[in-house]
Amino acid sequence: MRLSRFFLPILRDPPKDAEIASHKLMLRAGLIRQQAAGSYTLLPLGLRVLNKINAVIREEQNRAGAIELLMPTIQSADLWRESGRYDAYGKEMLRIKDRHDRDMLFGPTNEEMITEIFRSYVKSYKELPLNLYHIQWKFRDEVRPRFGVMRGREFMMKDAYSFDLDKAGAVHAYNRMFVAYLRTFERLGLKAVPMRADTGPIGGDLSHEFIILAATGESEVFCHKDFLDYTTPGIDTDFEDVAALQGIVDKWTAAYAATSEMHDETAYNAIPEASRVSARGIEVGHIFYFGTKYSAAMNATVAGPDGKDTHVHMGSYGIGPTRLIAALIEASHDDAGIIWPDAIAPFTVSLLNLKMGDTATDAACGELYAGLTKAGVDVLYDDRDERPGAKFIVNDLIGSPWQLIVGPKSLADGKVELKRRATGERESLSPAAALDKLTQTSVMPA
RNA sequence: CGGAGUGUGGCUCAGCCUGGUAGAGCACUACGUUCGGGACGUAGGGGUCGCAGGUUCAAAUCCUGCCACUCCGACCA
Repeated sequence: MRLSRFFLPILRDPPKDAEIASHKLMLRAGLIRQQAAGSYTLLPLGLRVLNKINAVIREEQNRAGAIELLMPTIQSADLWRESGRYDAYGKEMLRIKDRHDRDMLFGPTNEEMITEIFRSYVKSYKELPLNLYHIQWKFRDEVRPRFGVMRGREFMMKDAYSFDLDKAGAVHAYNRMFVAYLRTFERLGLKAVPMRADTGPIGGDLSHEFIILAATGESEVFCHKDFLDYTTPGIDTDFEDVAALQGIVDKWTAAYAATSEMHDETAYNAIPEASRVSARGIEVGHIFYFGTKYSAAMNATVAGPDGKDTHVHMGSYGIGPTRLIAALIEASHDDAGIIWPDAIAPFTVSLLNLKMGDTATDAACGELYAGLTKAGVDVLYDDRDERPGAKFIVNDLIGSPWQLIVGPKSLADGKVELKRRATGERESLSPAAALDKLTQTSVMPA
């Protein structure tokens, strides 16, 4: 993409509304624009990030055996009356009426709808296990939205719903998602710690929140230091292997880890002092097993091997992609701007032409741009007629992992410069060598 | 929902106390000089001062009501 043709509204001053680093940087780098309290447009650069996050989420959900579909945002109140949650949910649910005066709502979650879908088609235990998910906008009318997309009212959520014949099957479904989440956050460059969670009004008795540690996190969290060194399950993980998956989950749930709501001071103090980690965290995922809560209320049954209908055991599994954008920035930025992980960066390479109009520089940039594009590298070619300083500042702000700097001075020696955004390391090399290096390093980690 | 605060050009803000017909910096447009870490000059364009009502000869400024947004708390992916 040529920057001169892109839509990238950069702000020099952070808008006064922004409080935390990620919110300021998202506004300054032109990722989002606020439209109302807790409601944001994703500008082109922000949408690119969201799409990359969603792509990773999809790959890992699919790998774990979940099947994607897409449910609507607007739901009928009748479904929620069946489950009893129409009255129970409270003012967080945005209730609306259509022209026929029917009660509708903007979905804050989809247990009811997915249960309705399931019960209309699935009749036999032979069709299980089943895990259906979608990535869709949700609306929760938060009393106090804040921190940009970190706590918006309209936000994107990946929500998966599992259906199994019995609790044992549901636990395996739960474990699949548990491991898929570990892999997802690892690929996003985040260190996420699963913490035992309160199941709250959604019900059930098995639930974990996935928390990433960040100085500006919303809640206080406590865990054992060992978590930070655990190795994430690899790409060769067999999601069908019940025992192996249980082993992974057991390992990741053995040591102490809890948010402040679930914190047990005694258990925490039992950890050797040197191994205690007390930090702030951002919740980026939450998984639940809730048994037959909805299947019973909404009569979702399948015939078991004995021919008798039984209520299916369900679980739900959420990740907040829009919140993840903010979380990623909280976890990775510096004074100059955002530092994107390679897998998520809106552009992998920023190509800086330091002297537009200089024949040799323009030609070299043109060749590099064509070469990178041809190799499938996401490259943002800064071809604006700006001074070099302005280009460095803008490109540091938007945080492409690599900056390929091309100007007449180094080009006179047949060199260009390649800068690693995260470390500031620069190396001087020939255009061909730079192209070679970038077409190799830009491969997404799996 | 309780408490606090803010609304003036695209962004950051001054002006309000003490009413007199709207400013600065950045951004934007044109031209020129510049050009390896946010250049400079000259000339321009752009604002129903959140909305409504009131007081007044006169309201960004004073009064009343409303709306929006932010922060702290309670609540939450």
